[in-house]
Amino acid sequence: MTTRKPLPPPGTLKEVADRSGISAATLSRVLNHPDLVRPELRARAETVLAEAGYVPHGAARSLASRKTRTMGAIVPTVDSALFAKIVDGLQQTIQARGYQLLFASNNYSPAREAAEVRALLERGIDGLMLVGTVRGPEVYDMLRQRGVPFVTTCHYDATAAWPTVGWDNAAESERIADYLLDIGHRRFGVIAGQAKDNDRAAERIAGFRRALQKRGIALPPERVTERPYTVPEARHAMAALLRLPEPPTAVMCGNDILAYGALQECLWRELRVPEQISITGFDNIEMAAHCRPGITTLHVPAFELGETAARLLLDAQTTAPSGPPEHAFIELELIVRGTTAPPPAVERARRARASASATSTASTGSIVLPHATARSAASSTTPLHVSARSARK
Amino acid sequence: MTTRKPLPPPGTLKEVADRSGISAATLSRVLNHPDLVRPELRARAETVLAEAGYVPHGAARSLASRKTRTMGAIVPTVDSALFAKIVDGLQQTIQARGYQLLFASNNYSPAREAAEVRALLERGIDGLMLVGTVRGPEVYDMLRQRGVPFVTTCHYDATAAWPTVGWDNAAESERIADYLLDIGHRRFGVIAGQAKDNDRAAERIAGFRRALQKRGIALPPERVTERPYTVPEARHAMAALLRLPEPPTAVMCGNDILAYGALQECLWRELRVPEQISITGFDNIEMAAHCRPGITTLHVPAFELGETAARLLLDAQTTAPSGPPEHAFIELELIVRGTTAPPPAVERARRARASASATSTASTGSIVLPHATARSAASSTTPLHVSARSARK
DNA sequence: TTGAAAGCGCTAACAT
DNA sequence: ATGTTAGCGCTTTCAA
Repeated sequence: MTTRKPLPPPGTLKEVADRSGISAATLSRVLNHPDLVRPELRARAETVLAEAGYVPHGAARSLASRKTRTMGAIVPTVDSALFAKIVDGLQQTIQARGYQLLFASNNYSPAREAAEVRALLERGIDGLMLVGTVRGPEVYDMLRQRGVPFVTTCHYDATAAWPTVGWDNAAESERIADYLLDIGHRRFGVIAGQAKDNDRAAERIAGFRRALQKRGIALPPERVTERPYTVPEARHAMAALLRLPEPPTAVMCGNDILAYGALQECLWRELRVPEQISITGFDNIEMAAHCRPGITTLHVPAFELGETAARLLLDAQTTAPSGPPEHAFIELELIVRGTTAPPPAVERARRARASASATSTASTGSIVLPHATARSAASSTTPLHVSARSARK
Repeated sequence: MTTRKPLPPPGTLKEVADRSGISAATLSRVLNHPDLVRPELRARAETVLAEAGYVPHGAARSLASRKTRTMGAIVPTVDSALFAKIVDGLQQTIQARGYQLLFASNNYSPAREAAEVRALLERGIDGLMLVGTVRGPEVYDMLRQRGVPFVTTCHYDATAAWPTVGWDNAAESERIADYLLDIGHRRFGVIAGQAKDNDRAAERIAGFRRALQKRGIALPPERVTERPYTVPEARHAMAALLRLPEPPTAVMCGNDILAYGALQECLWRELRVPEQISITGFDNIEMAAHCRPGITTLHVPAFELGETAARLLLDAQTTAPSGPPEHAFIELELIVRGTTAPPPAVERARRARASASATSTASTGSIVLPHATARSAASSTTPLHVSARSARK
């Protein structure tokens, strides 16, 4: 009740200096380069500062030192399990090193992103994390002009003049196609993200198509749709695919949200997944492991990606830009769960063969995986003890 | 190739002034108070500034003007659909008004929060959004000393000396209890969030218990567990409840993630939900509508909460703190979906009565809702056309 | 209405 | 090792 409004205003370094008899310069040194001050004086200065409850003035500090101890991050949206985790990883890592995070999102608009870069640059940042590749050269010019280190994420480009941290979306998408082809699928559908202004979505479509072409399989336009990353949109898309005269036996979705929506639509229509139709996702958000059936997807280590981006940015603070940029290639893991299986025809044939031969071991779910990194189907479904492991983070 | 490194360094206002013959003071006025400058000169100044590609220096600006055009937000975690949406709403709203967002998370640690408040204050913010009530008075002191307006969210306290935007967690939890009691449940379990350092979790337990007490029903300790907000934790908790000699017929969960985990555990054990056991959530994150069965929960308008917090903070920039703080009370809506129904015994009795009487209309899911705001069960489950509506945002 | 000049609070050369 | 001093780039009195 008594300590209400009349708290003293925050004191300045100079005030503390005058009151204590220690110069502002020394006080400043104690704060910024403690090793330059004799231990005894340093100790006294620290006491004085603490007793005064001194809080530095960031703007003054930045103006004089040309550093802000602030990193920027711009993502399409934070309302996404993937980007939220990336931001989380970035934020925790820089915070541990005394940096704050200036954050912005733009809902996949390059124009808004450009404005945000400008705004953050103006506000002052020592480094910046961006997502993807869709932006004009003026953005990179602004960054270079101000000399602010930056990384682009969720893609990998060893030829880029700046650090990238991510993976090859087209190649990863090819892996999904190859896996589906290997287990016997020949008629595919695609529910992708909106490729305009989203290089990841575009690359994933392109990679999938390329893999099919290599095996001489067509992907006609009516089997490819682009949708916002929402469950209802995916349901509509899946409904449309199922309305085709010859519906696909496998549907590749641009991410796990779309896959989840596609799955729900199938279940709602009482299609059996994966017996009648297979579905794949991308990202391995938590829901992909916990829904029923679990979604076959590629695991993106999002938190670690954020950490890596932070590390590159932090390193750039001390190291002069010598030599080529450091790129971080992130391995994705194909996680096979319950939404994928051989198509009905192949499965029928297999069953026929099996009953004809003597060996009637009912190995219902065993699948040949094309890549060494793929986990087995058994280790990633929903029994309790396995789910628990995935929460170790 | 040519425009590589040698981009000119960013120019200062003074340089532009010297080059153009317009004084720095006037240029500054054009930027900050355009109406104080004669239109002709203003036009010329704007041209000059644009041609120079002038970008203001935020730190210098803040130092001179004592404003940062930056808001702070500190939440427990951004890896949560709820807080992500809140941050999104806040960020979009302040960005539209030319403000940037300094963002931090602390994983429910008040100590880390205090450090973050200090760090943000130091970096310079014009306003701050916090979550909940668990923090020491020194945090409020820092804020008041620096004169930085702030709001606390996700709770409502009309007696607080600063603005709050949220709801009464205990009262809302009572609503859930009343609803479950009204449809006939008498034996309850609770899977709550960890109440230590989380006032929302604590209040929800307290409210639930209070509602039961009012009807003379006990809630013994072995039926209440506190868990981190993860699916596997909730599954363990539900497994433990089901192991009790007399398992609950209804389980209130601290949020939708816990409810989802509890639900999955039941389904995994082939318990029928809601016929054999009822489950409720809190928040109404998207998954609650899209899983099967849909989760009965309270709808928290998270994006709007963020917008409201932003509005209060923005208002505080211009208005002097006159009179009592403005509080925003947020109405939550009880959304009844497929995870709740009368308990087995009550249902059996109802069936018996129904078959005894002549009227055999099989009204399987119709429930008397205790509150006017509750939606009907029919309007919030998973058929496609309804799901689409919920994505209108 | 415009310009000159005085800081905003701090850091980093420069002296000592 | 410590103190003195000159800015950092801008906004805002204050005069004209």
